[in-house]
Amino acid sequence: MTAELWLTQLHENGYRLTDARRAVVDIVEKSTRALTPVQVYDLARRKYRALGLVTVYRTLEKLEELHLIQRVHQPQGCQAFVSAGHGHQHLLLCQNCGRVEFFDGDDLDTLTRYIAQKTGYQINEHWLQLFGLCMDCRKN
Amino acid sequence: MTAELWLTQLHENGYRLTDARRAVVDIVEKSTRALTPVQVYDLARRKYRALGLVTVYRTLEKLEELHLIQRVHQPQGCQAFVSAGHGHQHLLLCQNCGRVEFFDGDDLDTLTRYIAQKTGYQINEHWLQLFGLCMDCRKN
DNA sequence: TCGGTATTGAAAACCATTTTCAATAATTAT
DNA sequence: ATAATTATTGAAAATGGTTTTCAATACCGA
Repeated sequence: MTAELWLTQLHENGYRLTDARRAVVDIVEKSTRALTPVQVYDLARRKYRALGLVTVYRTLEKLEELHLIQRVHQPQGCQAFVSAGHGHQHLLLCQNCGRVEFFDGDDLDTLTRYIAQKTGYQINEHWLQLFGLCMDCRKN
Repeated sequence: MTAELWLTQLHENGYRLTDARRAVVDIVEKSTRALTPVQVYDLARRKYRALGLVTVYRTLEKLEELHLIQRVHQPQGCQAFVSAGHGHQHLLLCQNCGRVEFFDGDDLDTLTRYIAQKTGYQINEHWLQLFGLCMDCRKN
C-alpha cells in the first residue's frame, strides 16, 4: 500500500495529515493514468465530499516537490500528473486510454555523446517518451 | 529567405498577406530560440507597432497548422514555439540561453522494438529531447 | 486536553488564451 | 484601375485554469 508511504513522506517532511490530503493521495497513487487537477478533484470528492479544488492544487504541488508524482507532457496538454517513476525511467503512453507505463534500460549514451561532439553542447539531461496503443486498446 | 516561403505557404493555403502576419513571421522564422506569444508580440511590435496580441495567437495557430512552427515542451512551460524541424528530427535545448537546435540520426528502433515486445504496446511515435548548455554558454 | 499554527474551502484575483464585434484592408471580379 | 466581397484586424469582453487572500477549522506536539 504505497498510499501509506506517501502519507508518511508528507508527514516526515513536516506536512500534516488531513482527510483532504488522504483523499487526493489515494486517487493519484492508485491511478494508472495521468490525471489533471480537475480529474483528481472529481474522483477524490467521491471519497471526501467537502474537498476543494484549491486543496487539490496545493496537494499536487507538495507531492511533486517530494518527487512522488511527476507532470506528464502530451500533445493535448501538460497539466496532468502520474505517480513518479523511480530512478531514471521514461514514459510509455497509450494514445487511446491514456494509460501510463514506465520503462528503463534506454541507452542513449552513444547518441548523446555523438550529438554533444557534433554540436559542441554539454548535454545534461534527456526526455524520452513513447506513444502507442496498449494491449487492451489494440484489441478494438 | 525562408520568411518569404512561409508567407507563400500562408497565401497558397488561402490566407491573406497582411503587415501583421509579415511581422510575426519575420520574428518567429528568424529566431534561434523558442518564443512565447508575448515574446513574439513584443519583438514584432518593433516592426509593426499596431500589432495586437490576439493576432499573434491567431497567426501562430495558422503557422502551427501548416507545420511551419512547432510547440516546445520544457520543464518551465509548454507555451513557446520555434520553426519546425524537417522530417523526423529532435530537439536539443540550451538550458541557459534557450537556444534550440535540431538533430536527427537517432536510432531508437532497437529500443522501441524491445519495449514493444516487453509491454505488448504497439508503439507509434516517440519524443526525444536533449537539454544542456550550448558552446557559448559553456564559456561562462 | 490544550494551544499554536498549518490547512482548509470560498471568494476574489490573476493571467493566458479565446471569443465577439464593428471597422478595416486584401483579394477578386469587373 | 475600381468596386465588391469577405478575411483580417485590434479592442474589449469572456473564458478557463491556477493562485492568492482570509477567516474558520482541525492537526499534532506538549
